[in-house]
Amino acid sequence: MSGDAGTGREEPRMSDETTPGHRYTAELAGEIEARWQRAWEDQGTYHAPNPVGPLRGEVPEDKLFVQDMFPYPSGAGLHVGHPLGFIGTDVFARYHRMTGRNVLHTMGFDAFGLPAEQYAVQTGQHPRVTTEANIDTYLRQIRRLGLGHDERRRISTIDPGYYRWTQWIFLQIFNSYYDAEQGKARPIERLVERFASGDRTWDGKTWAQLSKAEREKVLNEHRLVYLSDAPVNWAPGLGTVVSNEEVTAEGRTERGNMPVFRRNLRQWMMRITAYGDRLIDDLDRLDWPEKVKSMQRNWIGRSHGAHVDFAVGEHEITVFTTRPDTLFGATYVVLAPEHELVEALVPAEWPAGTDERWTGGAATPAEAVAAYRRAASTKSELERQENKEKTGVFTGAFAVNPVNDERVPVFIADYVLASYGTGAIMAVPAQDQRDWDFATVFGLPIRRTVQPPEGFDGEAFTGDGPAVNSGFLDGMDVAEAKKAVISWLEEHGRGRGTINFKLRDWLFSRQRYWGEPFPIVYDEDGTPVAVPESMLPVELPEVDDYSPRTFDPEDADSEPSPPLSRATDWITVELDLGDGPKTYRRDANTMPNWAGSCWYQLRYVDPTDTESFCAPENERYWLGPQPSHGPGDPGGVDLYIGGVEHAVLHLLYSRFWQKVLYDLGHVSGEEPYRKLFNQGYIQAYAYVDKRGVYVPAAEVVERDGKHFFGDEEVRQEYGKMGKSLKNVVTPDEMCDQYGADTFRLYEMSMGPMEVSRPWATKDVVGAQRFLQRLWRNVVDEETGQVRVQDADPDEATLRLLHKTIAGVHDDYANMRYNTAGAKLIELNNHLTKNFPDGAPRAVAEAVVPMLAPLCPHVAEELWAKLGHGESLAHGPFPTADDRYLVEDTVEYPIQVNGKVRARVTVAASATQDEVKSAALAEEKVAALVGTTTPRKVIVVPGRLVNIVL
RNA sequence: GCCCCCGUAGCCCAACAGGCAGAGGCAGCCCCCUUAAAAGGGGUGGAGUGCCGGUUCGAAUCCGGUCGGGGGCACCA
Repeated sequence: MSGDAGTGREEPRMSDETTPGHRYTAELAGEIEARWQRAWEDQGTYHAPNPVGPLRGEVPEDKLFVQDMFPYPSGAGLHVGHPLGFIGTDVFARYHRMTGRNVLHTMGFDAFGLPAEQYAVQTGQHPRVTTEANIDTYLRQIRRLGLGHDERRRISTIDPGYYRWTQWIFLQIFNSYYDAEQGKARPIERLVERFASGDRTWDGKTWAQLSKAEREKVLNEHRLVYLSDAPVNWAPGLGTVVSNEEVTAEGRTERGNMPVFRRNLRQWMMRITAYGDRLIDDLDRLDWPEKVKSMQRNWIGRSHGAHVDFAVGEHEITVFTTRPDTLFGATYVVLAPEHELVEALVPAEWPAGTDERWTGGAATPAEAVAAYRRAASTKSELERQENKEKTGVFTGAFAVNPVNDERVPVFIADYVLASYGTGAIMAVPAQDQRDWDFATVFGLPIRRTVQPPEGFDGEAFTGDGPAVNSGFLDGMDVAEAKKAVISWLEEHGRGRGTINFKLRDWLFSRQRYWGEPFPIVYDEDGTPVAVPESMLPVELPEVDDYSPRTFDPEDADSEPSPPLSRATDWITVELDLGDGPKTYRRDANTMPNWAGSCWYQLRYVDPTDTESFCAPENERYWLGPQPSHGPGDPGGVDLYIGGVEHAVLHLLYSRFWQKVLYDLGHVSGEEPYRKLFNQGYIQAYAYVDKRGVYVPAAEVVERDGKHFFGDEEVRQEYGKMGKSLKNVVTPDEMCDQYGADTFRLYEMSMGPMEVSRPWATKDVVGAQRFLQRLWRNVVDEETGQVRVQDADPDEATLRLLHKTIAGVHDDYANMRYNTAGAKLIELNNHLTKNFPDGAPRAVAEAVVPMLAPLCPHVAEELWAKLGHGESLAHGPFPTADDRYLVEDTVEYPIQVNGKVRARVTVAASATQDEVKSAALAEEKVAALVGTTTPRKVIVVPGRLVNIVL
């Protein structure tokens, strides 16, 4: 960790001569916390038993699996924002553990990744060394917080015992194909059997006639992991390729903000697109925030439409459209500049009478096209997006509209994206604004095929309406016309209905050192061969230089050179893979950072299993579908908490792997995370002086609404907590100054879990005062003796107690920790006021367990002081007695014309009529009503009476 | 440009399903303990819910508009 945390600020508050010796100070809290943390660890208090295997034990039917998003062990250590979610899951887990459920809660590390590698490049230290040191620091920091983790289940993605199984899953995916008929993944052998027994041929050869390399080439087209030469995102500045999901809207890398270029490179791809439908459809079965679901739907981007074939001479352009109903209004066709057909279409001369605006000033179509393509290829993604003015050139070719045999010009233009649909569109300017804009620039005809409503004065009309100028479609609405034209196209062999996805296959290789090696070798033909399971894991070799070759970030023509390719002893290997010892070449790429987090919930369940990645019995118990969640339950972690930033990356990849494993019969759940919850962020103020330099936020004081650093006024900013902003507050400091329980309580009291809020160290004391008062109600500060009273509490206290119990149950179960805390404070304030000589034992013995999920250490300590030998971790948690929840009498506010004028108390059993008469009889009300008859009297049972005059 | 979320006391936040605007904390103020101090104790004032309009007997809550803040998507055919 950064060595500066916890230094230089306020010293922990030490008790001096005048502080009572047994007051609940930070010092005492620290002592109690360390002691209980040790006791929990020694006794394995949070060990959750498994049905089978090394962690086997008695398993109650009622289980709960709570998971935090996989942390990356950063070298900077934790600030107070990081543990918010961890504490939230811990409170939830503790509450449910106390009510008797078998609760699985632990934490491991997603420890491969760029920062450790970059640090290694700088220092020459092995990334494993720095990563492991970071993990130690991280563990020490979270241990102080009293998180009830099953520490037997700690895992780390960089552990060969872990990545062995990451590689194993990779091989499962590699050895599968997607059977479109069955709608699921199946072993590749099934496909081989089909090919071998069928009469299909490849270039005239039957399966039996194909060479091994040729067969492998065919299978590569079907495997769920395959080698591709398609354009990928190459970031020369990072020396690696990255996935679509890792590229920002500005066309730069999410990590490092480096420019990205499209390059054809041979890379591993995962066929996630095969799962597009299921990834979208199954969102409906998940208890996730709508926001995240809609982000995933958006990313997958399913749209229903049609492919339509336009003949161009002997060639055919297939366009994708979501509006086949407007086909009669297609007045030109546009190809993306990169479209493979472009060159084949271009004639030698401009056709006679070609509009000057179409030629780009070039003498021949070939020149115009070449110039335009060159210009488009040098534009960055950002430039393409920023400039929304339509550009393009005519190819010189004409296509034939299949429905009306009309000749329409073919253009290339960069407003058509090569990577979406077929990279070609039919342009219908009357019904699409982009096409309208282009048509206007180039003077192309615009023909309405959907009648806009009367008075419509816009340009393109995209709404519903009757078809016009559309032959056999005339009069139909959009939906009808779509159906009709698709059947016409299918009948005439000119097109077909289709579903298109925005989602692309997942680029799965990186040219890095610090990641999982691929369990793949290449034979003398360059054919990839899976490393047998028995030889896993393929371990990372030692190298001298951890860095990939990086380049000038703008050098689009550079070539990736992964660090592993330089490990010459490792890269060449002699293996016997069944046909005798032969020399193979290893794959020099590593897997992306997301690989390890795609399946870690499965390993939490069975962390030490050496026979399988997770025993089926354990998987079914912790992660399988639950009857209590009704039919169609997809299974998964019961509560998964983390930030919203993983909405598409991790959460999409993880769902994909889960579905493959499900199809292959390795897991019983179709989804990895049944319920997802996004916690808010803790943000902080930062202060900038006149020079624009950040000053230490802890030393800034506020006077009259202005902020000063020393004598200088500074400007306040609000945002992230970070070293460079000089506003970091660490959990270590908070534990030193207040104790972990106070810190936990404060974080949970700041507001609901999902809300982002500003950190305010000065407010933490409120949580500490509460714990001190509670402590004092149970323990004599001078002697340390328990001072609870044995006499029975009075009726009012019992009523408040049981109301609190009922409320706190509800709050914990619904993650409303802020209101749970408030209810406990309210009850404690009542005790302080009414029982100056100590709380009644019966009440204290209920309050302490109710506090335990939020503040486990002090609760354990008080529970022990009250004479209990057993830890509170597994309960008891008090239950509310209904007797005290029903009131004998009810006080009704009486409104006259909506304003509260009086109150009246009646028996809780009073009928509405009785309440009404009691209200009307009340003197102030009677005076207001006078002799008139109220127009209306509304009695809301249990709440109020409103008299309308 | 399109879509989503949020505006309650000086600050962070409560208010079940439309029913008395305040549970809790910080800060403030008063008092007590103390030689003194407070991260000790006790007590206490304070907002009509960003703004405008509508529905309703009744609106923080529902609807429409508007302002402010945050987020997502952005030539996806």
